[in-house]
Amino acid sequence: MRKSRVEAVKTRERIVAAAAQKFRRQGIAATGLIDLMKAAGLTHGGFYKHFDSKDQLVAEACAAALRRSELAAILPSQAAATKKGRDGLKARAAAYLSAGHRDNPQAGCPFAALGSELARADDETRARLTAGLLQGLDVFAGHFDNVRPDEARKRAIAMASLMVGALTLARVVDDPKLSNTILRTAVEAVTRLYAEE
Amino acid sequence: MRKSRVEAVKTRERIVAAAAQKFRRQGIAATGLIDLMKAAGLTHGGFYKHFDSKDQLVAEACAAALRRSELAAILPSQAAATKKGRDGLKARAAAYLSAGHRDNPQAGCPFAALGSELARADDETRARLTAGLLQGLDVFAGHFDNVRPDEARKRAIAMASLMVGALTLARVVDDPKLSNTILRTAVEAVTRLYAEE
DNA sequence: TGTACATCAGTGAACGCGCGTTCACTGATGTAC
DNA sequence: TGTACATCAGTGAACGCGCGTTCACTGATGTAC
Repeated sequence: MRKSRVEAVKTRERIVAAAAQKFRRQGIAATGLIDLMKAAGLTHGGFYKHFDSKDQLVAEACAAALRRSELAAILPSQAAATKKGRDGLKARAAAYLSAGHRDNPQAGCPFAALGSELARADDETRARLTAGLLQGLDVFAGHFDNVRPDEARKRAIAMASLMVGALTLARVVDDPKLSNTILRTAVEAVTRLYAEE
Repeated sequence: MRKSRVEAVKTRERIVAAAAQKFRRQGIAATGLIDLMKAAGLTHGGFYKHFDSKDQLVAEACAAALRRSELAAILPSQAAATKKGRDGLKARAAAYLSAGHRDNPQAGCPFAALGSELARADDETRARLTAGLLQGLDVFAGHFDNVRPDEARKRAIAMASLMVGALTLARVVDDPKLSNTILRTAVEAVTRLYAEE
């Protein structure tokens, strides 16, 4: 039953990808390894051939969820994303704060999907998330033209906070109209961050 | 072993208070009823004399966590909170986005402490959270003078999103300096919401 | 007010269940000659 | 290149454990007369 090395690598990637999706959809604590391995097309026993513990998988799944390719579903199209300044900024905010992203946490931002659980995650996981956040902040900061770098970074932080918070609230709220209002209002607020001062 | 009605009511309140704290500190899924009842000074068997299920307790604990008195630890002092306009706004933001609040989720905002778990909570819980959020938005909106009510509401939504998102990120990040920067930057951003346009 | 009985808050053992993890096993893959 | 053997990816049963929930029981409280 042994598989080739190439296949084993693919298997491992399949487990991480399945975990990244299931964790974001159901939560980390609420996702069992048996279920998860089944989703990857395996039985649970093989898990420890690939990972030391569930915690290690959590760290890798978070890292995977932060990779650009994984976030494709919620990133603005290539054309829009490479727009400079205000337009690029608005494109990013609108994609992040879309109904599609709100309704599909499994393919979206791990900070919004898992935020409160991540605050209690282990060191390795939090380190990877911090690295991912810093990368995201740099991308955001690049959109703020004509301001000093430290001011751009501040706006990037405000933008990230606004987006993560708005998406979280939009998902909790049970009134669809209010949920949509939160998303729309946050896109406006991000846009204003550009025009400020 | 029967207790008087008065005592039974107090017991129930003790369970809800213990739950509100434990859930916010450890997460809902990660908090067991045995542990929780022990924290309330009881054995686990009596739980179902007071509640139909863990879900019912979750709903009540969230409602309790949203009550003004429960949030005392993170609310600005009475004097500061009743300040009108910009000063009151800044006092609120500074209290919410303080290191004390970040480091004591058990006494703080349930949206930030439990956000991602709440998105998957049952209808009753989400309804109570929505009601609590709406109340909070009204309080925030009251601080924005000289703008039309719908504009004040928009700013309140932006303010809430910014605060919940910033606190969430500040708790996830593993670099204390970055965490403090996020909090500080978000206070500034909230203050700018007042001055805008 | 005093007595007899019903109520029920709280106890602690037990329920089935799914959790994360371990392990003996299988047999195809990889390696050494 | 062909053969013999070691490796190890994946299987499926089993581990102890804590989960949410149920239940028979206790005895103080509440109620009816």
